[in-house]
Amino acid sequence: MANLGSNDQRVLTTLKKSNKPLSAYDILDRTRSAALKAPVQVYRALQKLEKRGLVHRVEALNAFVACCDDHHGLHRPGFVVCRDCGVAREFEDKRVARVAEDAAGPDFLIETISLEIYGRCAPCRAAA
Amino acid sequence: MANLGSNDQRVLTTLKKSNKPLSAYDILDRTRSAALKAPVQVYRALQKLEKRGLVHRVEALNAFVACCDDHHGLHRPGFVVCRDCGVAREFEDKRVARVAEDAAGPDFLIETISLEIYGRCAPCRAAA
DNA sequence: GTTGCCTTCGTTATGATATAACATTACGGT
DNA sequence: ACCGTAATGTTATATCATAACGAAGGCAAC
Repeated sequence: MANLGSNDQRVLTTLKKSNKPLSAYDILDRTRSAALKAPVQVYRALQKLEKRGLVHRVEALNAFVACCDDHHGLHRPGFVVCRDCGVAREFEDKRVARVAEDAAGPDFLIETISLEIYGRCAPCRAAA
Repeated sequence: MANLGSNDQRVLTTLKKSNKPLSAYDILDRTRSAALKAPVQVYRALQKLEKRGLVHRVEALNAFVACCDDHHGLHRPGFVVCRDCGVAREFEDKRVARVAEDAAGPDFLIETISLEIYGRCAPCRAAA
């Protein structure tokens, strides 16, 4: 596959600078001055970045995060997400793959696994 | 909390008749003749049904399914979803809660857990 | 170098999902 | 009947995502 283009770089940089998941439109807002003018450019970049494991989508937020890991290839981590502060912490746990295989059964071909945990992080609970 | 209203019943019935997850707008289409006229009515019903565990949201599909289980209270099952035929099979696995607790840590208050497994089911693979 | 092809990128428009804001109606308690 | 609360209805709008098409750039064959 081709190398990252300048749009891809800009989107990735924007995500890396954020400590929270960003929606495609958040990214667009932050890069509009730079170069990106339309949602589709952001989505195209995100799609390419996700294919390479540089970015992950957080399904329940319709948002995206840079992979915390620099970088050992494709994986599908889980996320722990605070509903208050919005921070999403990436994690991996080998048990997830086993649970998934048991649930799916031997004849189901697993392509992706999404595990997302929502709640309140300790700092936000303390502040409340 | 109050009982289910007629809109809630209609939405729940519609979901039960479907063997696949339905989006809010799918539900709206199928109930428009009956009574529901606007998205917000469907979303309100879904919200109430979800609170009671009668319906689950499948995050990565932006869609909803009736709980397969008639009915022992709140739970947060996982789903195995076929990308071809769209069928979502509900399952539960106690290991998920443990993985989630370990990932979140002792000071994180877990509210919901979403585990979704995507791929191809056996019949669809055979057909392809 | 120029032709043809493929991939990327830009632009416009539109489709799909979800909620805000506020008016109206239904209904139980007293 | 009166009030308060919950449910419902209506309109408008916010948010998320992709379709369709054309222009620009790279690259190999000739």
